[in-house]
Amino acid sequence: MKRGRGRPRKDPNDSAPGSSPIQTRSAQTHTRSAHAETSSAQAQTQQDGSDQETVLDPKPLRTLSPMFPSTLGIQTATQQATSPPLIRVTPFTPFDSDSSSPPATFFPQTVPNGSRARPASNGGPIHATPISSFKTPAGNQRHQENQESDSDFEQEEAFSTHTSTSGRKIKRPAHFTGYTSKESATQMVTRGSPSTTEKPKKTPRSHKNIPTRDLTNLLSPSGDPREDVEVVLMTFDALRRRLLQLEELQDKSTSKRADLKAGAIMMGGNLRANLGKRLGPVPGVEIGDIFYFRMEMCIVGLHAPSMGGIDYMTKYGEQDEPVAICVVSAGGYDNDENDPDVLVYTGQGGNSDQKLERGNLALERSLYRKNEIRVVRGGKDPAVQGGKIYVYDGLYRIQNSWKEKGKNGFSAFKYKLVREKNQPAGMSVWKMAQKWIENPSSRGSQVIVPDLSAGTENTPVCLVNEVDDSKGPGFFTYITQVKYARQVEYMKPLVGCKCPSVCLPGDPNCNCAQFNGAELPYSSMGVLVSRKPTVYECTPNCNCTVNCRNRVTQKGVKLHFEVFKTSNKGWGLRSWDPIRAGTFICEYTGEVIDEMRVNLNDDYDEYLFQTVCPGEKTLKWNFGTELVGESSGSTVNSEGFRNLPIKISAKNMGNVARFMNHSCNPNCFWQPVLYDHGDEEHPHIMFFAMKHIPPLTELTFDYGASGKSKRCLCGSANCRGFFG
DNA sequence: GCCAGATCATAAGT
DNA sequence: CACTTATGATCTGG
Repeated sequence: MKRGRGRPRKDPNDSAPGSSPIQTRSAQTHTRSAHAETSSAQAQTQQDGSDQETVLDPKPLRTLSPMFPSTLGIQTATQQATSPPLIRVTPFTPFDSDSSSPPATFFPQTVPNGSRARPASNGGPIHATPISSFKTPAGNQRHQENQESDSDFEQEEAFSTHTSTSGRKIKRPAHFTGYTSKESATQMVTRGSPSTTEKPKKTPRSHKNIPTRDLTNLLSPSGDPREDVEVVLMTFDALRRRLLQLEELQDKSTSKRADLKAGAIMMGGNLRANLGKRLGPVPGVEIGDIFYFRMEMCIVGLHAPSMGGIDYMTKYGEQDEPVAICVVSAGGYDNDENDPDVLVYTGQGGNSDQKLERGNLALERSLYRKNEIRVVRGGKDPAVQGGKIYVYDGLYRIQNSWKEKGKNGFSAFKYKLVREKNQPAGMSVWKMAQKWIENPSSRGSQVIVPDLSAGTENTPVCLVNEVDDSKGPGFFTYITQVKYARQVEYMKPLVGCKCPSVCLPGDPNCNCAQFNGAELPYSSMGVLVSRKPTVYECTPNCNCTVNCRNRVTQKGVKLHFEVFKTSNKGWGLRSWDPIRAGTFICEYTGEVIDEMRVNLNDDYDEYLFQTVCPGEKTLKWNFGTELVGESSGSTVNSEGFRNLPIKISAKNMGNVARFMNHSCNPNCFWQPVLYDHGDEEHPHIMFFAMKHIPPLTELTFDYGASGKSKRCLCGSANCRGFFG
């Protein structure tokens, strides 16, 4: 079984014996050849003055070593050369290395190559999933007709599906293919229950306007539970963002519960994964996954109650007794447990003495049954005041229970749950990353440079290596702004708006909103609602203040980044913060060059950004708009994709974006944004999160597939096998 | 201005 | 169908 992502593992026992050393050695070998002459990367000595952007004076790292206090435990280049090898004390490895990921020697596709940092030079076989071998589940599901009457749902007409010669289902807007949807609404993404019972659900009670129909045909069958879960979650959040945006346009102060509305549409449309309750792990949901709404856990089958904290089955197996299957710990209680593997959970009911019934009874029964119980732990979202994040923390078992008086004077049941051994780290990764944010020096001795940006970014960019003794990527100059060929002042200007204070949704007089299709592209929390050919942010000429919500990317990075050595793809990028889908990540900075120079350049530029059309999954990030019956515009399909002439080289100058590796199943995407000039052909290339991204998960994007292809090492279930 | 607590309308499942 | 649960957005008051 393949794991979708390289989530950090805490338990060293999780590794198959011998696998880590082999991978490490292999990586070392390649790294040395690639970086022998450039032993350090660095950027530093702030200078500047007149120039808008701070250009760093290139100097080798070793000249910097005195700058770092020894209390931080920094390993500098000069120390590295003579000091003993690093002792790896960090309790996790940056990549899965358990028994399901065999050593590199057995699987040539894990041999280092294909990263930006290192040219592909290995001639090993390609572990690719040919498109022609794409397995379609339609064979046994083709009989599933959409039982609903479609007539009242015009959105159905927007899409159709046909089977390509390779057998792969390809979705195209109907106006491109001419196919109608009637004959194609057959495939399902949900595979949680027998298809015979999978008839569309009854109309949701509370939302009369919500169409009841099977929407699952909007999704491609990936054949991989992980991707199914991701698609369901991405669709939910796209829908939620769009509903919120639409609600803001009608300024009547309605409920603003877009999460509930989106959830009802997903439920009503049967657009969910892992239908039906189950004990133990949930296919496609991994330990450490994060959720921002209770509804998200509902639609992937992790935790069924939309609000309640205890999920249980009324009977299970032979016995006619309830059994608890999942609990959500809101984290609001005083539980200052120091042991991250223990959870003291309070039973349900708070208005009177708790009774041993429903969830409480199920938990009590589970104490005696000793069954595994999934645990989701709530935590504070550092990005939003009062915000909450749920982290799936894996399987626990109830050890004991008791009754005690709560603060409210009523008696409550308490259940002590203990985490099963040998599980990947979940909440503990989250907690550790939070600690690093509060106190970066606690990151430990594997830090090579505490701030790769040398103070030019809003937050430090940590450089770490927990894999081998490589001391850093090749030399480059860290710049936070893209360098255009011409000065911005001489480029085509953008017209600003006259909004007082801040731009508001639904204001017909706001120029900036008009550029964006009469709506503001970001939510009130600053997340991007949907992909667009270009996002127009407010400009320096606008009347609105810096607090305007239409100024997001221009304010620079907000996340606590870490450039780290991957096990097999050179250097990579990840964040200490949990990241909500739609969040701005960073810009791709570098030198904007013209095509002539690219073609004249002999040695291939590993750090060249070009606007190559990405895969279907990235294009479909807009699905919320489809589900509310709108066209999502040209960005959603490859036919409508427009290449831009802009090319950015981050070879000599760049920022964290140059370390983002490719993935066929990425968690970030790029989006053209304009704010300081109006040159549509040379926009800023801004990266946003496609999905919710747990802390310390590598950030990747789809490089697309152009002429020069390199072997792909992303390891995702539907890897194309090549990129670039 | 920041927070904790109160209020409100709410959806899935029992 | 009625009931339970407690969310998440918003409001209120210290």
